[in-house]
Amino acid sequence: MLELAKAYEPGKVEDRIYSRWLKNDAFHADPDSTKPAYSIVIPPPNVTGVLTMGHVLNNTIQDILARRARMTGHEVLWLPGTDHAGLATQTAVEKALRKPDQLPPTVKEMLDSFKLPADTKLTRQNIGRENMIKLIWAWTKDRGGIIIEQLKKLGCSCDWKRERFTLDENYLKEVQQVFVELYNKGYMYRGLRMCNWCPASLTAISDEEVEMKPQKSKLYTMRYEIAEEPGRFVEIATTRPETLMADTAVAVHPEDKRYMDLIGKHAIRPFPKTNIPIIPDDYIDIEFGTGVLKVTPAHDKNDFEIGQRHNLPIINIMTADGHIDCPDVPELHGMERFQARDKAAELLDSMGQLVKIDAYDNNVGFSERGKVPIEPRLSEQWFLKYPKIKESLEAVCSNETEKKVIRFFPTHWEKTYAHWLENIQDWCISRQVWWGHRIPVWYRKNTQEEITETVASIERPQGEGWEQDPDSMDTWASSWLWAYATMDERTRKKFYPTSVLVTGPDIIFLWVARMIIAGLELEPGTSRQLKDHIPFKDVYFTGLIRDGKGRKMSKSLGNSPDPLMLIKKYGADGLRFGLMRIAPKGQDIRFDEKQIEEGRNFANKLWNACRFRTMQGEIDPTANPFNENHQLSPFAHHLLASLEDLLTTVEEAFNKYEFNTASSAIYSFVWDTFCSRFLEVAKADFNNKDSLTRSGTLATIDYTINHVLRLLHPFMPFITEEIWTELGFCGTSNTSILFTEYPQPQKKLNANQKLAHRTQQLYETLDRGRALRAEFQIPTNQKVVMKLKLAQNAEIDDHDIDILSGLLHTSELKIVKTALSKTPSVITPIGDLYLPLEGVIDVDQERARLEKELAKAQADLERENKKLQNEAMLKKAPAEKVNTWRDIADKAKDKITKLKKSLDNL
RNA sequence: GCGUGCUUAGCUCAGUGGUAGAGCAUCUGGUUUACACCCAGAGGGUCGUAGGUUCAAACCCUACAGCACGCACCA
Repeated sequence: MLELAKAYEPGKVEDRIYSRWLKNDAFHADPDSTKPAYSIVIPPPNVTGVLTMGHVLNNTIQDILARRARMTGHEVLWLPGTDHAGLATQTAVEKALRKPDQLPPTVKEMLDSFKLPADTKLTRQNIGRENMIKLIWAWTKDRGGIIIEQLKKLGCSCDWKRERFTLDENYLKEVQQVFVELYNKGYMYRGLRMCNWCPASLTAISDEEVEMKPQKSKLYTMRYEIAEEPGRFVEIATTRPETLMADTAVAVHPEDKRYMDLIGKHAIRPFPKTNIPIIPDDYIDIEFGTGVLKVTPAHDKNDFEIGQRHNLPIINIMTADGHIDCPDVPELHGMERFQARDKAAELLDSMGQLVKIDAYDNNVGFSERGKVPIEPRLSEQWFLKYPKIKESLEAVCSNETEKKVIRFFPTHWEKTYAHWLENIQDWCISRQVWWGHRIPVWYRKNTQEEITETVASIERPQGEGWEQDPDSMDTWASSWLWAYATMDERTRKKFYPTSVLVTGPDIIFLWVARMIIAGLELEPGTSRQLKDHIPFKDVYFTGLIRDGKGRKMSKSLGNSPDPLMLIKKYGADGLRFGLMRIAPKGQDIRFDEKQIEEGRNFANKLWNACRFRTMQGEIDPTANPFNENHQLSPFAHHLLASLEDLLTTVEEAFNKYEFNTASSAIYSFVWDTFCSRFLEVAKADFNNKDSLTRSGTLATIDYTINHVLRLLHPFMPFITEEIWTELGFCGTSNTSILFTEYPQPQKKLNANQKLAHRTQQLYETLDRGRALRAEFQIPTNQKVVMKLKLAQNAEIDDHDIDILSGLLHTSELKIVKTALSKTPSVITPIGDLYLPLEGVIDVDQERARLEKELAKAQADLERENKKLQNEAMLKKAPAEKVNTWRDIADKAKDKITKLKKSLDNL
């Protein structure tokens, strides 16, 4: 047997252990296995991303589930991979191209091979579609996979041989096939619609990718003259004067008495000067502003709808990149949109048509990627009319157990999910982005460039003149198939639907809801029951990790700690365990490095406890304190009874995904019950090896370590594997702890509860005695004589007295028959414990101490008496409770009597 | 405006009806057969406010306040 190294050094064993697991193919998921399947889904991280605390949280939880599932006899599939993250990656490369000198060598090489003229500005337009895609591939290959290596450092037990990328050939085909299928079913359509346009990225984005931000804006009030009544003006409030060139009407509420007579007349738009009709529309809020709205159908979603209702012309005065395109107003033409805003106000002012400018708080939609305000823009895009909305709703929110086939943890996310589905809008799925899955639609045009034929197909259709749609799909239109498009038929048969999805609630719409819809609509095999169509059975929503000030962690704030640095400093196990202890089910987490330090400290504690054991001789990996001819001490019974409780707690916590409950329970068992209590007591016997063996103490320790290591393995995979192997629990076959059985609660309690209780009383006595010493500031290293007057029914033997004596650091613990006076004492479960002090005791100090104890006892008595004197309470409360109260009251009474006597004797 | 979550010790948070808890921080003592990433002890809380239900409320209900987030937004 090997002894453990003197100190636990996080970061030293991880790589070695992980490569051993990989070498043994330990995470392989066998589709032909006869074991029950357990499969898990996690959002594939961006291929060029790096590990964030969010990933650490998700993946730790996922890994805990995976490892425990293996240990409970499941065949586990955790299929890893990365997402191409279309727009995000393309934008990143475009940005990198601005500093060509700093490009990774492989990318630079690729770029050079294009032989662009030396003075070419490196925009994607200048580079061209085909070459740009080549460049991004090169970038992806250079930068990609970093996060995969980082996940390994964290200990993730993924089946790496199955690693997928959302642009893999097979995956790409699945995505396009799904598009074709939905097109043929009539769900996918192309239309000229108002969409969210990002003027920075030059693409449309979906509603879900627009982030509303409060802004300090200005509200401009301007006045337009009435064409039919020269000299009469209407006042109009707007936040966007720069779009007035595109106004094609002025609208008022049909029942607004102030303006009713104007309906049908015309207002004079100041520039370019023209008459625009005054129209009635219910949409207008009489209360807001002046009650008059300028209608700009080309540049506002609501105005567009008003325009549709009234057949208004649509005038577009803005370029794709957010500049004014209106040659008729040369002062503004070509100007950037926000500069044009000020300029337009100036123009109005110079014409005497600007009434006032008010400060105004409103919300403006920003593009998540481009970080600029989105521009409502009319454009031709592909849309998905979502199928299976009702079914998706029922699958999660139905009151009928049969229909509710997906469980959310915590359940309150069901409401958010339902709200989205109930108000769902068609999904703008096309992106004017090159990096991604190209829309599998082909057009044939006539000589006037009009589309005459449209075909959806992965392959180019037969015949001449077919052109593919230039757009690609939203990234989420590929990742929404992740759960099943990553599997082949054989794998799917075994592992689909998956068991659990772990993710943050921030992508509940972008990903979770859409996966459910896709699963219900697309999964082949219509003969199966509904539950077989869902992509996953349980969804566990993690909380968000925030910084110490409660802010979201983000790159721009720079408030996100580097997980790799944390791993280096505290070990992957410390990071994982520390995080799990503070991650209650689905609540946001305020991150504090101290908590990771605690995780590391715990690993150290575990290590040292095991090291301590190795110093006492050979370990028996199969030790069973119950089975052999041991005369188990009450202390052992106490420990084993606690262990049994722990198993139950952990089992129940796992069933509810309460990782903090499970980890905290193990923590306090190991630290307090096992180390501080049991091992300290056991030390008393360690000088007598024979008695140790006979009493089963060593067997109890080995049995406990054996259980604790396995209990902890999902949380702390590395250190548990290391100790497991080093201490020989792996046996001669050298079995990894990965493949051992997870400790389950025992059906029948083996430990003697009565003896366990007796030990509990001894422990409490010990605590009281230590407190007494501390109260009189007797240094730990100073031996004193203490005396004990046993209570009548105290169960205690000489061995117990020896133990107590040792742990109380007494030179002698003397049993006395009569109560002592003028001697500091405490009342303990087994009797009165005295600390006879040499010389004179400080009467005032002792009085103060006794009075404090008296007050506490009196408070206890009062509280319980209040209950016991309440007749209604006695009548209605269960007898068991009443007995407890009585018991507390009796003890308090007894204590009060004794304390009063001591006080009198002072 | 609608919805969700939170409000418990100085800090970070557990605690789903019956004696208010942990870690950190603070203070005191400590070279004990592993561990100073440690050991032993102490102080510190009218559980956001106000009502209600109940024999009994930190916990269930209602209202309110504050904070956070999500959705929808009025030009």
